[in-house]
Amino acid sequence: MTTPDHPHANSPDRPRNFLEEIIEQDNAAKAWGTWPDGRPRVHTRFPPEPNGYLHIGHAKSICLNFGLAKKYGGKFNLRFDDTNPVKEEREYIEAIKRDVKWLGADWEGPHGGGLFHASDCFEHMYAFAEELVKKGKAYVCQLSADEVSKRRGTPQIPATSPHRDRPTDESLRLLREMRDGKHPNGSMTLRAKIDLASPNFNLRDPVMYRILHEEHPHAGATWCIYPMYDWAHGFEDSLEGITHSICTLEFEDHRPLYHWFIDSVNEGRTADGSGPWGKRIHHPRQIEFAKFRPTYTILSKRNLLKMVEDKVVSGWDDPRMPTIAGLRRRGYTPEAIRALMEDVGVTKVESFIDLGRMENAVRDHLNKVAPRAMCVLRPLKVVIENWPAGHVEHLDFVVNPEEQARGGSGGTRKVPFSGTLYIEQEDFMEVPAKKFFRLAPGQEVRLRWAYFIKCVGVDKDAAGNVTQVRCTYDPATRGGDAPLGEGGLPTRKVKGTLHWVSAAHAIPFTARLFDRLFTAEHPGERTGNHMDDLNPNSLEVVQGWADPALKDARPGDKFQFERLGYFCVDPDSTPSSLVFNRTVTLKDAWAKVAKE
RNA sequence: UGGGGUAUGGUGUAACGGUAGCACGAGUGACUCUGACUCACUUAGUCUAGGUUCAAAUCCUAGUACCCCAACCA
Repeated sequence: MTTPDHPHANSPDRPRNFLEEIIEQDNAAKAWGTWPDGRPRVHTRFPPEPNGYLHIGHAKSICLNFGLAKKYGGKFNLRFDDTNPVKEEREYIEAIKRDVKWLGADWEGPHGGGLFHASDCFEHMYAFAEELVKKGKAYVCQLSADEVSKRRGTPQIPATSPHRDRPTDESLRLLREMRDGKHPNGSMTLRAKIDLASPNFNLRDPVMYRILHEEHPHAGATWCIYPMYDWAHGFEDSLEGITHSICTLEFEDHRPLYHWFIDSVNEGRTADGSGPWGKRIHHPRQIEFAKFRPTYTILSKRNLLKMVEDKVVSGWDDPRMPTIAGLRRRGYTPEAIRALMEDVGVTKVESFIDLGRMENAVRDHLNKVAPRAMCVLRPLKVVIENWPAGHVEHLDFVVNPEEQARGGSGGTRKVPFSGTLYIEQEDFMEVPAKKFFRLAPGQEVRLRWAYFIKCVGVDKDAAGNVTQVRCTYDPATRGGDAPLGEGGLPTRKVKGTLHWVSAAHAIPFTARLFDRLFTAEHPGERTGNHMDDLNPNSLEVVQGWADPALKDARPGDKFQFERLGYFCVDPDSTPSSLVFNRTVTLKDAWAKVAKE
């Protein structure tokens, strides 16, 4: 290879995105020190607020943060950013842990740095707050939220607060009274003394603590003042030794604040701890990236919560929901989600991801791993007229042809065949359309792994609907292969291969067929209300007939129903009443042809 | 109006002054006991206008468009 003009050109292991570039530069400079084994330190975290379920957008952050820790031999923390007890609940904490672990971001594994709660360092943070008051960098303000808002100013006009120059002794006394519960909610706040005229409104003396007489899901009743995000977050990162604090774009404006708080605490502190304020604290680096936003989807937790509360969906884990729990129930796999995130990459460009790419990602993975089965969703009865009455044969069925194609065995099992079958309604046309090479009067097709059959007649009800199709089979095609003629070549070809079940052996099952929750690419864009774009037909339930081998399928098991799609056993399923969710259909070239 | 960001085929992404590449989609064809998978080919792009340079997606200047920010949310 020729010498590249820049260090990473054409190199196969060059950084794959701007985050990796930053990390590799930092690593080269040993900017964050080293682990005991001498490797440069990389420590990331995923810091959800437990105020709802995690969704596909969070999955990007999880994959990113854990992936970086793994790639660079670092650590990954799961941290609950639980600074607002008003919105947070235990249920969410448990759900988040389940989802993060399911995605493979194991905070307890070889790349795990552990599980943390912001609330576990409230005491420490409070000490920092008193320190800032003593340093003259924070004050207690008795303006109401409303008044603060009114005095916020404009880009040209500075904000004001009458309490800004309150003596530090008095602020300290009031802060302690706040902590001791001597004041009601909203009566006062601790504010950072930064710059009331800053064009960045985040710097106009932001609130550090507010009074909230509220039980905390993790800390219990110990506190009645709670830190705001900006004040808390940097210290959570600092105390955990995070090197790269990765967050989304809307926090870019907050980065100066992130630095201000840590710098202010560090002011007067020294590397060795000598001096009045002690040792300097760790100062991580905040980096922002663009969110993952799929089309035809909403992701705001507030709106997702509302759909749950309004019973528009069955719950946070409704298979139509973009939540991780919903995707899991739908039949998505962690591998598929990780591959998807790898595929879309990381940048600072705000973009939309075609929902189809999510579907492709699952198809791709499930195609490789899902065992096949033949099931009929909308049955049409087929009677084989020349089949010996009462006769049953057990034919070989390849469980995973993909594995076979890759050189594996694929595995086989037996599937029962008899004289009365069900096929898919859409696989028969009395008057066949152009290029329709499935079953039609006089037309021959293959029943997969079984026999060639030819349609010889149709029975109808009084209304003229087809009730059953009469066929004959060719005994010489047993197994599904045409008999060989001269030179070992097949004597004839059939274009169509249909899936089928034996009516007497098939087991009934319920299939839930999902469509996107919203009909608009950007829900709410038209009217301002995403509910106006709700898809009224996002769930269809059908009763079908399943391959008898599926009788022992357990919740979470995944299959490809051949020619139909990928299906996953729902938790509602029982041995006596099977319920399958359709994860995604197979690509359907015929559907395109048929539309013309 | 102030501050902070971002602009490359339909979509997502690469390029770090030197051949605009990859993936997905779409189209065509091959293969096929899943109209799936796989394979081949095709398609189509640097926000605009100037400038610097032998050479600009990349550097400079001026515009334009879009996103975020005036919670005691995160």
